[in-house]
Amino acid sequence: MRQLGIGELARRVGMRPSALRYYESVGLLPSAERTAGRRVYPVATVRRIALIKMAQRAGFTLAEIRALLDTDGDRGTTRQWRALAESKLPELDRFIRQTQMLRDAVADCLACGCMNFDKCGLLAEDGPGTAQPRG
Amino acid sequence: MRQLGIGELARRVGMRPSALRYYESVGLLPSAERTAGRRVYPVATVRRIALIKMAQRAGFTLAEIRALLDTDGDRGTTRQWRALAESKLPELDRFIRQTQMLRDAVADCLACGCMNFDKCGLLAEDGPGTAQPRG
DNA sequence: CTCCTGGTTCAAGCGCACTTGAGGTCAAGG
DNA sequence: CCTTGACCTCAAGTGCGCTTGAACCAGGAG
Repeated sequence: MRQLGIGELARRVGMRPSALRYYESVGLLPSAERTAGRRVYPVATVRRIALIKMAQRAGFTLAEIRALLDTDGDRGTTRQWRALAESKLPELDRFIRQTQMLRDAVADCLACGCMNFDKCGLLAEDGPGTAQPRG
Repeated sequence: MRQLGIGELARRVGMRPSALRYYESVGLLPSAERTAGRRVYPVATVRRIALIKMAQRAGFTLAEIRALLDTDGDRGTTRQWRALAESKLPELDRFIRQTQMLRDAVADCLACGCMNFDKCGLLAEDGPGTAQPRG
């Protein structure tokens, strides 16, 4: 089975068919080949969607993800791709660090037993919440 | 200056005053003390908001964050806090791993030079997009 | 005293990422 | 033949996380 109907694909990626149609409508998925009017997807689409979901959870908007995924060899888009990817890398790094701090803070606070995340001693002045906002 | 007006606080955390009023309205920030009708915040609020923003970026909804932050010593809420925090830890772990994979994928793809993230050889079958969805 | 800045409330509006509903097509099964 | 079910399109609706607008107030500068 190298081809998937929209229902099957949706099941595999844990989304609803409507979401996949929506992705197509906003250009995030290429317009799928139709057989008797119905969308038929190559299995590789599963991976593409997994990639989309990952990027999305990392805070990219669908428009940004589309920009990252659509290059089709054009010089202009390629430059854009590089710029976007490069600009996003430090953002991702910062994000990963912060998420790790949050994770550790939650874990430490559970261990500490104070049961009040906000007032927890482990989150004191030098803790994760102390970073200066830019701007 | 151990007290902040809403404008100053907003500036420090990089948000708009309207967002802070909104947070108060949904119980994410305690109702601030008023002086001549105006909200006055202790500087510690900066940290609380930083915490909120971090959790938010990690995919928590504001309702979940409120649940994590509001415990006020009550046994029931404390049990809920522990349950929520414990259920969120593995989620955060998975999330961090995935974000790291995405980061590496973007970096590798930039290095590889193919300029097509989707088709990039570095993202092949055993790559980040291969995880099974939980059905 | 008047104006300006920056605050107040409340209701309505907005953008994103979908979902839902109405109305229709098609193929297989009883 | 009729039903069932999965799919189609298109428009409208939903929920979250704010933002905006209208109408009002309070304190300080000129």
